[in-house]
Amino acid sequence: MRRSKADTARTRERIVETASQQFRRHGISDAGLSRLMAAAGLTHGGFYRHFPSKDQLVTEACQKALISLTDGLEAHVDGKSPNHALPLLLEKYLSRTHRDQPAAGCVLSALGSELARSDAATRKVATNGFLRLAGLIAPQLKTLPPDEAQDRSLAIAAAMVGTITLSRIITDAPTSNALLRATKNYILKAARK
Amino acid sequence: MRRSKADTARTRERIVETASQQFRRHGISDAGLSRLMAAAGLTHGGFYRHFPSKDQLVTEACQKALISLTDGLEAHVDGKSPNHALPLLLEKYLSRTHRDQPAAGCVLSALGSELARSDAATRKVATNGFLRLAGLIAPQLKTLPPDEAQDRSLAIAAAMVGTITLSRIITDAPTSNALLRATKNYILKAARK
DNA sequence: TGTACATCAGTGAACGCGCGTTCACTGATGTAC
DNA sequence: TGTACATCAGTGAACGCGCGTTCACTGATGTAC
Repeated sequence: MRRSKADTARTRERIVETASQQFRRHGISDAGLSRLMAAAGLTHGGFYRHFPSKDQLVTEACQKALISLTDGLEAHVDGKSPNHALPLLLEKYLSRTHRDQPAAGCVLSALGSELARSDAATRKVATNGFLRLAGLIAPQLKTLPPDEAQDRSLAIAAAMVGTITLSRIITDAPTSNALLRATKNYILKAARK
Repeated sequence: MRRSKADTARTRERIVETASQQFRRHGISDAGLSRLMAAAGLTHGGFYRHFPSKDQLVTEACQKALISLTDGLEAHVDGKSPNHALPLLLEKYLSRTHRDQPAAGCVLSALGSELARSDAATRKVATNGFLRLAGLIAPQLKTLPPDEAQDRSLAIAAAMVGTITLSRIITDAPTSNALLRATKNYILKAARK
């Protein structure tokens, strides 16, 4: 039966949030709408009252997760001195917790190779998320002139994303841990010079 | 009808090679066995004469592609002076050609996030490929003590993989190009110090 | 070396299954008077 | 403010489709005598 506007909006948000977790956990292709809607406490038939297609849900779920990630990181370093902000960012992003909880983490590292094959709308959303992540890093690179800091921040953000993805692939726990540590050290040492 | 042992072995190799391209182009989940076998010039029914499951094919296809990649890179810098080897490696891996031809490129950047959800055998193969890629880089970092060079090479390899994946996501061509250039510069500058 | 037979690579149809999407239906919400 | 009716969120069955896997069959290859 029909629901109130407020209920409808809340349901829609719940679907997007559940989807963003399911996609990060199982991958976009392997997260079916039926299971996903069930996880949101609904039957699958109602899906198309909220979204025109699965693709549209993918776009919105990625957007929501990326905003949540970058908001969280921004709050984490808010008001911190530039000397401390970069280490804090790296500690949080390159943590074992992040590696071990893909469903709650960065969409770029959880879905990177699938996003590269996604439609333009989703790639645009992912691009903006990536640029916002880099935008958190650039101001911390005080030893570089602004335009170099901008380029450097792109490289650092890509290194962070790649590190989390690979740390999840690596079968040997010590090696996986070593990679997380190595990227952290690498970025910090290079930033100091 | 039955084929000669030599024919059978050649067919098997052809399936693995075709699969490694199809997986990198379409993703593991979205590359179906029917289409894949047709691309290899066969019907899908014969697949199980060669492999016990799709998972097994995934493992072998990744293995073959990773060996091909690292062999190619190794040959590319063979006999080159340490001063030139690292720039050559980076030029080749972080090229627009590599970005624009995922089916012929690195499995880790084409399938990274899917590999993180694959079975242990495939993750093991991917891990070995990653370590071999890092193993090509470590000897070029002459300014660092060997154990630091080892750790640094892990971070550099992960940065390279992440950069290619993200360069394929980014919708804006200049930004994608800038990322390739930025990672190249970043790695080279840090290696010189 | 030649013959009889077992093996098995490849074909094409079929299996059950889950996919994304559509639809008739229900009944509470929202709207027009 | 109260009533009559249109809207539409959610259900559950159904659509066609492609998936991974299995199987009976064909006939050339490999093997045993």
